[in-house]
Amino acid sequence: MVTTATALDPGEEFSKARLRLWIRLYRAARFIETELRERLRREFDMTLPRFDVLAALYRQRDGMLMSELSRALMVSNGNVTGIVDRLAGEGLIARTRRNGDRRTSIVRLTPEGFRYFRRIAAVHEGWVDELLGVFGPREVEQLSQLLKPLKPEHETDREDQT
Amino acid sequence: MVTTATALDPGEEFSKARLRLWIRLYRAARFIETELRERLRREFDMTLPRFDVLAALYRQRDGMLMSELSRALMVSNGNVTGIVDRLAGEGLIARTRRNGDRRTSIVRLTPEGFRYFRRIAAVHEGWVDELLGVFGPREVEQLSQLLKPLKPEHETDREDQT
DNA sequence: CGGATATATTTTAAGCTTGAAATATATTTT
DNA sequence: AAAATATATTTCAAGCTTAAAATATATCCG
Repeated sequence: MVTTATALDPGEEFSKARLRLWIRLYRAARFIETELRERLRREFDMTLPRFDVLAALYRQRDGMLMSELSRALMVSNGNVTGIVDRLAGEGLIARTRRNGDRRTSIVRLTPEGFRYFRRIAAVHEGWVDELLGVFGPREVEQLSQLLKPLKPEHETDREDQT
Repeated sequence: MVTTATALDPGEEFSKARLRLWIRLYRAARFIETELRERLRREFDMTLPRFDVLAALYRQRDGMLMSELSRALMVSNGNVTGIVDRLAGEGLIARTRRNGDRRTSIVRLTPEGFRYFRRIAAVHEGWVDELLGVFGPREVEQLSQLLKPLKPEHETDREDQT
């Protein structure tokens, strides 16, 4: 018998390959994330969740609903409430009442928050550039294309508007 | 002038490409992670951190030190303490004293923990297979190779022994 | 030996995270 | 309009997470 396990049971083998890929993807993301979190704390006394909220609001200058923030950051509604509370307490963002719907309010960067985020974001981009430094232009392109389809159903596949 | 922005300032443009890749990587990992966490909770009343500890101990049947667990899972030392405490309280793992060094103890799966984990792991592997279903054999291979170099310095690049 | 230094782990305080329940407001249905 | 249903958000309890301080044990070195 010279048949291989793969030939006999390709499905099971392939399932293991996907599992290994998941572990590698998870650890890669975790490695970068840990490094960024530590640097944000050390250099700017900033947490990653706070940074993420500021980044989302920086992209959407007109402001966002709590539920939009929650969806954009892929975290729970209740989670956003706490982070927004703290950022608002520090004066970096502000909730503004809406005329139409009194359940909701629009969250925006304050001018101070805008300046503050821009300053950090420039450094942050440099860190990412450094941490992903092992990837050249070709690899960055390949990875981006390959990872594209891996997203929640509800995210329509329109082009990014940034 | 027919020069492009890329030609004028390739460094800055490329830095943005790496940033976009990081965001895509982060969101991809987060999407899978969220889905797995929810299913583990719903189907097995199990949390992801607990599952990760059990998985690490399943691979290392001889047991691991707290610090080895911490490094393997890329979480802080103090974090591991709490999760191990709870799992030990449930009888799924056990700490055993060491003769040589009284600062440390070896953490192992109990027979019950072993059976319990094996049952969950089989289902878990199916979920990963489904969630990464958009990737065919070629893409899985490409992604695995591309992501390989992205890991902390201290992880030597020996082949996996699993 | 005995003090200094190093290593392994736990504890602590603060913040993050989740799912579920609670609250508040809007919209639909009868 | 009143009741029922739906939507948006907050609150809550439990667990996770981190960095820093504390504890406990080992090792080194004079």
